[in-house]
Amino acid sequence: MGAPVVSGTVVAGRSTKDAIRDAALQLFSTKGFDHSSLREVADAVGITKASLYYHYASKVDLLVAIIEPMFDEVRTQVEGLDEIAHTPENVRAVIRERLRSTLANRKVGALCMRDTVAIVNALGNRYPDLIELHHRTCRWLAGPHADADTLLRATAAMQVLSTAMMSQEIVPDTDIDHIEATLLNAALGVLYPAR
Amino acid sequence: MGAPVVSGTVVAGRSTKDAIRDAALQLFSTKGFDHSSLREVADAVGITKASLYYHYASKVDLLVAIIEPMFDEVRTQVEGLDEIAHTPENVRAVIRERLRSTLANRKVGALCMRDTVAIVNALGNRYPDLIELHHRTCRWLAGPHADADTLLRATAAMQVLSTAMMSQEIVPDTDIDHIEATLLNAALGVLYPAR
DNA sequence: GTCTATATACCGATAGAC
DNA sequence: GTCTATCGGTATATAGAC
Repeated sequence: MGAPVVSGTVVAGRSTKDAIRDAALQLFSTKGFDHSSLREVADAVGITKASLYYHYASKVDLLVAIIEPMFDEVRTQVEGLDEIAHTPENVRAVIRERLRSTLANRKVGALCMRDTVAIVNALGNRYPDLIELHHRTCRWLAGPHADADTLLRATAAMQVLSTAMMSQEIVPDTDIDHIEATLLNAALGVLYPAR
Repeated sequence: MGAPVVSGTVVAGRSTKDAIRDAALQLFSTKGFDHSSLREVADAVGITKASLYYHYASKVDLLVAIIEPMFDEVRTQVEGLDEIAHTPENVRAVIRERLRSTLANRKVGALCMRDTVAIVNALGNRYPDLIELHHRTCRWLAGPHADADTLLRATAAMQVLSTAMMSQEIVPDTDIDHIEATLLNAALGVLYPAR
């Protein structure tokens, strides 16, 4: 909206590019990726669609800007698993680390969880190994030479972690460390059943 | 494609209407609801888009035909919860029943899970209490006068059950009764933590 | 960097012949 | 019940002035 600009940064502290990304995340989260138009995103920011194209080359580029930081974080974590021995303490540490980044990126995570098909379709072959990264995490959690039952429980444990993305809606007045502790224990309980 | 028809039923045993529903489920599951066109559905069946409209009044009507049976099943289960005492045996029975219908409807369930935003948007106000039904289930599982921690664990337990929808991909050679037993115990473990 | 105006394409849905 | 043809709407994306 013609705000004063110094080398690409709005004086207020947030660039137009960032404002577009934030508005798009909000819109994609509520209406879905396919059902959100770039005109709506531009309206939310207070610019026109044509101006938006100055900052992002395409709708998919905008989506990538939103989710790439989280994907990179997950990728780094998963690729590091190869060097971590599968001990009970390390399993606990790995789950805790994933839980922390899930909580930190919960808004983007919820978008990916609730609009998976549309996003996967839009990204096409840009992240061909994304699902494989998730499977690798499950396989690492299950441990070497795990049987089918253990692999199923490892997948269920990962599902428990995804509860973190909805935690603000479910228990809004609970502090984040407590949520982390509860879900960590729950996931470990699924992975190592008492009975 | 002009197959002989007796009172709405193709002689082969499956009506065109059913074929459209099945093709749509397949297409919606892979490409998402918004990104799937009725032209593609019609092409998969071998008819034109106009013929499809003879069987279903709108794209949303087609979606409803796919998901309504599962929704009705869930609704019946949740509305019956009011009359069930919250005892450990009943909690186990309720989880088992939900697990069974989740497994029975896993293809439709996976569609709803992976394309939530688009489907909720398309349905609009047709099922205004759908999310509330899920919350009621979580609250019943947590029990009367439950604290925030228990409610969070009840939600996580429901997430464990959703693993059933992916079970065929994760452990394809495991029989369904074993999957049911494993996930039932996992969900109970989350709800009643040992530590 | 932002604008107006537009090219191009596909969508859901309908009309009407057969 | 299925078809061809088309309407009205909206989407992404671009051209070019300022």
